[in-house]
Amino acid sequence: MKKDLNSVKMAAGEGARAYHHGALREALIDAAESILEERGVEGFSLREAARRAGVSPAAPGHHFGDARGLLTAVATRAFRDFGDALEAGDVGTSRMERLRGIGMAYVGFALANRARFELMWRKSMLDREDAAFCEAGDRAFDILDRIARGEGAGEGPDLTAMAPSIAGWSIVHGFVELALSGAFGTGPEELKAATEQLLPRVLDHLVIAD
Amino acid sequence: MKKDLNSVKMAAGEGARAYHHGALREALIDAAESILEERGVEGFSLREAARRAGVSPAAPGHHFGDARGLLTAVATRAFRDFGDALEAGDVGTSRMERLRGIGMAYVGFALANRARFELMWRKSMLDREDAAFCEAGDRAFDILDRIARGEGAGEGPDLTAMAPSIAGWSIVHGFVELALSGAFGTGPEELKAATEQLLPRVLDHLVIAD
DNA sequence: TGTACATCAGTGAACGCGCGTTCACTGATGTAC
DNA sequence: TGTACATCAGTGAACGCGCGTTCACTGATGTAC
Repeated sequence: MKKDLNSVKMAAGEGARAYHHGALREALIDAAESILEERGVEGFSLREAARRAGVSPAAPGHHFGDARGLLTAVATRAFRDFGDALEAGDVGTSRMERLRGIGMAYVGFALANRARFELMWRKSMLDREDAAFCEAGDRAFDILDRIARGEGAGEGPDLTAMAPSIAGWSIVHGFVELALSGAFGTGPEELKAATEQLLPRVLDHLVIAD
Repeated sequence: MKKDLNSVKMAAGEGARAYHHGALREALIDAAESILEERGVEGFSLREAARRAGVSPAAPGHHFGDARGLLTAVATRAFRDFGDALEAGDVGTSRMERLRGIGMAYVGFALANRARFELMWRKSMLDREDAAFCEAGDRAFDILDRIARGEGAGEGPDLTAMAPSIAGWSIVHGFVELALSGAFGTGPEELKAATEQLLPRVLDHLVIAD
């Protein structure tokens, strides 16, 4: 398997323009992210991703099958980053404090990664059966769930045990969606104010037994 | 203005196939709704709407300018229906009871009108400056806001006064978005269970002073 | 170490598609005199 | 009451566009002997 080493080295070389790209898979994901950032979810196209990766329009098919495959890979990476952000926000001692920290991180990530965040939930554009995607998504929820559930609670879908996690998830997710669709204004400074001043007060109305 | 009366009568006549449609504006909105229902927001096209209304592809332009105009009209009607649904759910005496009723109505409307509900928040597809659209949207929020705010509170964007409304709005909106993106399962019976059993317990974690 | 060959990764031209929009037009309606 | 005419609402053919996908292909890589 020295293929990978060679290829990556080649791709890293200055403008090598090799016939074999070497790291096309990653390059296509990067390209797709840059498209999402610039044009939003609706503006994505497979051809444009190929164009940005400097490759023919048929090339992505070898790695991802179709557009859905590439977008699923993008969403998977986004969910991993999202999980990392949530974990980084998990500070504080009491359960409520930790949930608040995660909530702030949730909103922060979404506003800083708008298009990727939107994509994560656009199920019609993704392959929801994809194993890596499911794993990345489950992890993000588990971070919330572990804290919001009582320590003694089981793992199963017990409604009473699930309710606190879902409540916390719902309130931050709803806040984000409203913010992204412009309910609190569209300018960046308005979004900042909403996050820093309004959100903490909103979270005051969420109550989880300690 | 007997034009309208004549035209509507003609349109209502059995297969009159008049050169002038008579009620094309409404017919196009109906057509657009049926497309949304069948194909979702992504599946909409202006040509298809014209086709379903039995009219040439150029005809919608006379009434709506472009696709955005037609979709904005659809979203406006949807917001009006949504407001009606929220008002119908506003039963109960205490403030918390009323909020719960509205919350259930919020989720019920969204799940029963999935594509229209999604469209309502797709700001990139709508003309958010449109007066009728803004009015219909504001009304829906005001229903929530009137109840969640303290009686003595002013009208301005006082953060403390707004927080309860935004908290209630966020939690139901988030719940709906998660449900629609399949977080609680995709089958209709799973969604029903989530609404009827999970949602009330989720709302238990929302606290608004009485 | 050298050579033959299978496999992999990418090419680039071509396909058919549905889209939004433009265009000169025409048929029906409403109004002024 | 009748007639001329302006305006309105819709036609349908045509435009150019970017899209996803297919196709026969070719250049590079890795492996077996």
